[in-house]
Amino acid sequence: MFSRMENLALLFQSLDDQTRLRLLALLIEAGELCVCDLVAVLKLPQSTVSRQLGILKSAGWVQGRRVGAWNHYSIATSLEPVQQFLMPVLRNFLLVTETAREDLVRLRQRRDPACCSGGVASKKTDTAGRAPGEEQS
Amino acid sequence: MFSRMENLALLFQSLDDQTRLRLLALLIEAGELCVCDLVAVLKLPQSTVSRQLGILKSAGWVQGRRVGAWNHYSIATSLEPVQQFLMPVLRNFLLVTETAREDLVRLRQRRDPACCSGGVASKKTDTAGRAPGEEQS
DNA sequence: TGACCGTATCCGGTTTTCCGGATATGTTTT
DNA sequence: AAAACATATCCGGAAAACCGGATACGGTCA
Repeated sequence: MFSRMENLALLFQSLDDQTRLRLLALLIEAGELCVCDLVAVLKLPQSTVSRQLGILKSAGWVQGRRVGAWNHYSIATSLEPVQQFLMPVLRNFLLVTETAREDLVRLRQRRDPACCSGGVASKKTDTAGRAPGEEQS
Repeated sequence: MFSRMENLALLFQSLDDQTRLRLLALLIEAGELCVCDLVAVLKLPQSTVSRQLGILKSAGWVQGRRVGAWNHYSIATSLEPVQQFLMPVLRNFLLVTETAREDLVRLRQRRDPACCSGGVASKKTDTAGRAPGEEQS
């Protein structure tokens, strides 16, 4: 898939937008999030977030999981080799960014009164799903 | 320099163009080349090549060395940490590309009747300066 | 010094990207 | 079934990127 130079250029192009990088940072750190969460955290129009998620998806970075009306996005389980090489770079240099930090804070603040299922999994009840999880900085 | 997410986006943007990737591949493999060589190998207008080299330079990927009228470009000796992480990715996935291979072939064919100094160094005479040099892959 | 050469920059026009409101589709809830 | 919600896509218009000829600025050579 990424054996042609043209496709490599497209791969990098999928990372050249700040909104897309913010989305990737959130998904890398938080695991799985639905669109409504991302819209709230990024404070951007829903159409914008959805469109950028679509770009990330068609580039193979993320995958969507339909849960009723909601769509939960996460980092794709099977990344192409190039992307596997790239992922540590993103981890190391994206997550330390001030913007990413602020987004993460806003996500944690929002977790409980969440729109969809309040957290990672399918627990419907508001049993305070926010497990602090692993944010090893 | 690349501690802000905005700058990371710009860094990836500097890699989202096929011409720039071709230039990087050539410089990674060949070490140092002058603009006239690159123009001949890429078979693109001189203004295009020069402009893209300027973009790569301002992104910190390459550096120019003035030798008389010629300008010899090479991979920057001191890359930023992100770029050092990225360089192996470029090596592994860029150089195996068909386009890069073809460019390399065209470069080698051209080496002797070169426009500037026929090769890497500053030897002015046509003493067949083309020392294969170090392309440790 | 004057005629070339190598390179960078300028300029205009074309193509691509991006944005966000509006709309369409499907889901849940009442 | 109707209302409310979640999401994706559509649709102009604005902003940015790209291209390549033309030009400007040296440097070289006769």
